[in-house]
Amino acid sequence: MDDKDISNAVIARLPRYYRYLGELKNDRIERVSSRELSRLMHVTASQIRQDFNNFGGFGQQGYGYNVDYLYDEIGKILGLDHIHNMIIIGAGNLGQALVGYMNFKNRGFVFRGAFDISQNVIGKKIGSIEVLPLDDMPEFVRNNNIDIAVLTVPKTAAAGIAKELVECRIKAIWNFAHIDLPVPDSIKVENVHLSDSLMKLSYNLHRSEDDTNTTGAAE
Amino acid sequence: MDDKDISNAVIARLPRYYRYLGELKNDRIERVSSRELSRLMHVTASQIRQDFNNFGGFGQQGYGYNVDYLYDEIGKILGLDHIHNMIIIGAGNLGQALVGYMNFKNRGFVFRGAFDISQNVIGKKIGSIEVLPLDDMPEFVRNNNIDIAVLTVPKTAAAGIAKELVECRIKAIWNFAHIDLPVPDSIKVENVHLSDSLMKLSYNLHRSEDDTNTTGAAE
DNA sequence: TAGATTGTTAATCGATTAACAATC
DNA sequence: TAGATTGTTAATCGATTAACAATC
Repeated sequence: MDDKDISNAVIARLPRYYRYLGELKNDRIERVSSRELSRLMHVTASQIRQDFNNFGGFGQQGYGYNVDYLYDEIGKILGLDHIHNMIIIGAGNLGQALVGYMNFKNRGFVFRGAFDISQNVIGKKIGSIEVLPLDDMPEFVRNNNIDIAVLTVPKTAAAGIAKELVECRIKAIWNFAHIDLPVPDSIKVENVHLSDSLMKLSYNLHRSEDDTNTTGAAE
Repeated sequence: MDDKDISNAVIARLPRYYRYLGELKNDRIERVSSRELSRLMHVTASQIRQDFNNFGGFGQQGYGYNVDYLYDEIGKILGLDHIHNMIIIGAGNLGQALVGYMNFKNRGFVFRGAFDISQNVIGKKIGSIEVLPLDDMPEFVRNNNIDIAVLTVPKTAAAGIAKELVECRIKAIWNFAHIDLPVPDSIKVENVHLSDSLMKLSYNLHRSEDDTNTTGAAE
């Protein structure tokens, strides 16, 4: 498999393809051409074909792409044919929301444990899992084949916990703390910086207002 | 202001600059050069200077950038000198987490209302705001100068609500539903597709495992 | 002034789009 | 076969990096 050095831009588009293909699948549509998908998704057909061909040819000339097959293949590329064992660190509202989000489970992402430092939540149950004290986390990670740690703690706590996670050989961190984690490159980090996202929205909101003004008066 | 057609890539980097400058500010550091910032943030000094110069010269030759000034200017570019009135639609765990996240408030993003269809949450209080029935939403938006709607509802409900939001002239939607919203371009949408993010992490996790295998055996 | 560092132009690199031959 | 549509090469476009003159 020469998955090597495929650009981030391509990878970032795969989940969206996967989503649209899932919908076509639900609608019992058997085949789709890059042209149809292009119209549906508002990206160029050329880009769609280029993207897919990074991973080998999934289509057939004169026919297009088989929806079921393409869906499965993209799923495999994204690792969705594996079960991922996850823990959550920080059992606040956000942590609880993520654990409760059942769609993750459907895709093979399963929460095995939850950890916090607050006596208010330790011992509580989130769905079927009990919140344990953070001190128990390293042992739990080692004993339960945990792949992914989800970090939903205040940013002041995040760096310290990240170091512990490195020590117990976590493979990946899904980071919701508003900080760039100090971990070696061997550990994969995906950041969800919510306030960055909100700031982008804010920028676009004001830009459009500025534009409106600008069109009215010259200079 | 010729904020026009500044690339998305640049905008996406601004919140991160803002964050690092905020930290320097906290540390009472007065000035910073693109070179120092480059070392700190692991981006090229050239990119930093190019990015800032999209908005005019914030620095001074031979000196660098004044941290306080640059912080404020980037804040203004991002619209953080305004108050933003927001509502949340969907008062589940995720909605509650976002409303409770006080840092938004510090940056001028203030939740004014919360809406849901479930009798289980209508009437409940989230912080200081009461959850109202979704039917009350359009009037509330019109009467309270709401800029941003935060959408944390299941994807089946999202499209319909988006249409209502368009009708009551919302300016922007922060969308957590796993769907591309059917709204005109005049309404700004920022998507937070959590499962897309998790899939990217999954991809990178497996890619690194493949690499490990590959380095062992040739071909 | 000399040294430092920006602002900005030019060079490079990478990603997207267009075009078309291959082929089902 | 003829028509459709891919896979892939070439052309274009845009973003990043390098270089350096301007200037504090």
